[in-house]
Amino acid sequence: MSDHACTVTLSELKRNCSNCNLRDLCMPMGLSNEELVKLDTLVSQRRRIPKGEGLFRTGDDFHALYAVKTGTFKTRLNSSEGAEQVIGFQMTGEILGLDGLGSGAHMCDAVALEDSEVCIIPYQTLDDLSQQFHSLQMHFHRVMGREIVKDQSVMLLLGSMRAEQRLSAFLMNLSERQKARGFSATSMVLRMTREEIGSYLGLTIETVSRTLSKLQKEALIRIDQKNLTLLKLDALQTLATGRLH
Amino acid sequence: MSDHACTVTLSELKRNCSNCNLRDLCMPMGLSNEELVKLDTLVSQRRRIPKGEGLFRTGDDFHALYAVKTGTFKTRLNSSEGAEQVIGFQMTGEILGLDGLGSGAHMCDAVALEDSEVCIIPYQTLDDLSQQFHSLQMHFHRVMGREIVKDQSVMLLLGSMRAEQRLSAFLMNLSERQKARGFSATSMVLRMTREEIGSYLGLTIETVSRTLSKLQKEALIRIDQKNLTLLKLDALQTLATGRLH
DNA sequence: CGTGTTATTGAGTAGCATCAATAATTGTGG
DNA sequence: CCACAATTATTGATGCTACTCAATAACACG
Repeated sequence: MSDHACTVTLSELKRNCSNCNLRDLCMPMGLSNEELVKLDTLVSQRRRIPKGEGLFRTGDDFHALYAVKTGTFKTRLNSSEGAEQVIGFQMTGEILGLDGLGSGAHMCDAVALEDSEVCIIPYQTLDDLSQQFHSLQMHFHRVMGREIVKDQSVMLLLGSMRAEQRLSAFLMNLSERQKARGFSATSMVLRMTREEIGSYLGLTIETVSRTLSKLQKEALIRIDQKNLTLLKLDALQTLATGRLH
Repeated sequence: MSDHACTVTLSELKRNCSNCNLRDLCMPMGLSNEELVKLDTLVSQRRRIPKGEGLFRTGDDFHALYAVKTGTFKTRLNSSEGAEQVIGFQMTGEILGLDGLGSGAHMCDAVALEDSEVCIIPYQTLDDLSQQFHSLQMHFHRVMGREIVKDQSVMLLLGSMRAEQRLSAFLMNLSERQKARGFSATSMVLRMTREEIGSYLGLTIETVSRTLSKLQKEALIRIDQKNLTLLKLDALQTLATGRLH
């Protein structure tokens, strides 16, 4: 049974939300089985993005949302001065492209941090189906609501935390998201560079590196290149929730 | 014609979105007149909030959005440590409460900075009407999309700007919003304290005060208590869009 | 295997926080 | 309406955090 020998039927089944192993995390979360089957008409296409390439760029017309099927992305804002800032990391099951809803054009770049695949959710279709299925509309609203709350918690981090707290909060957040996906909460591979972490956390690459080294010296984590182990979750959590002042 | 002598009919008319002088800024923006009339059934109630009092608090059940009819609000996040951070200022025509969409409970406090009034938009009704009127659904999505983009631009500010840039960007943002409401773009009254500005911008009250004094010394603004005049919009804009590094 | 990218670590410094004192303003009750 | 208290704002002195610059090391990729 080579890849190509698989029947079209099986391949099509695998495309569908109702059979997707991410359905508890992704768009269809909370929908009934019956609704899921209807939803399958929504997500009909996928797209592969090689590492380093973009899914969409600032200014691109908005016509679809994307659910990360495999891989990891970063989103970044380009300032007028040419500088850029990472504003989010998206992993399996998370939604990309909500930034385009406001104006009809994407307001950030989305770049794959590893070879990745996304499910394409055409906005027109989502819109139509939301009209028909109230639960889908509700769910879509919840997704957007969570995005808003997530961004606001990053504002809290950037506005009132020290470097060590920012890093701890970041690592704990990664841990929780890994755990929610059935992976280890204590051991993971960082898909982003120190520079990208720094950009996201409002720190320089040197501060990120130094702070990680410090956390390692304090035996809270073990970091070897991209391989991260969280040794004391409770201590990290304490650091992460502590505030400035 | 005293206030009370006005007919009930006129008073009721005034309540409605179709006659609201904010309709170009607020929820119904972009809807046709016909749709507006239908929308009037959505916003049936108002609520007055005296200065310093809350519209909703963290943990409150979410069952409505609020459009600021008159006045100004701040929203703030309370951290686990009891510290709080301002995450937004809402003025006339802007929507409050989107943070509750994700979980069904509000995730921040909304507090009036002056005696204010809001139009209550029951979420259930909005939901139902969105099902019926596609343009309302589209518009609601745009409102949420703009909220996301707005939050992300604050992340950019907090992550990569110096104090002087943050203040400049903040003042320019206020100016633009004033202008969009038909008020002067160069002269305004700050409804928030220096401490609230500092909390929002991730700065201490002392730094806010010093930086405002500095901008005044450089003749870019004139600040006397809460009375602010922007003297050189272009220079402020240059400061605001410049980046760190 | 060499080259470009990414990461670590050190030394010095800028920017902002902290602490502190004072001034101005707002609100309150007599 | 005034006096007092509480809040808010300004300004100065000092210290710490994280940035900048720099040198080196480790790694990834062709």
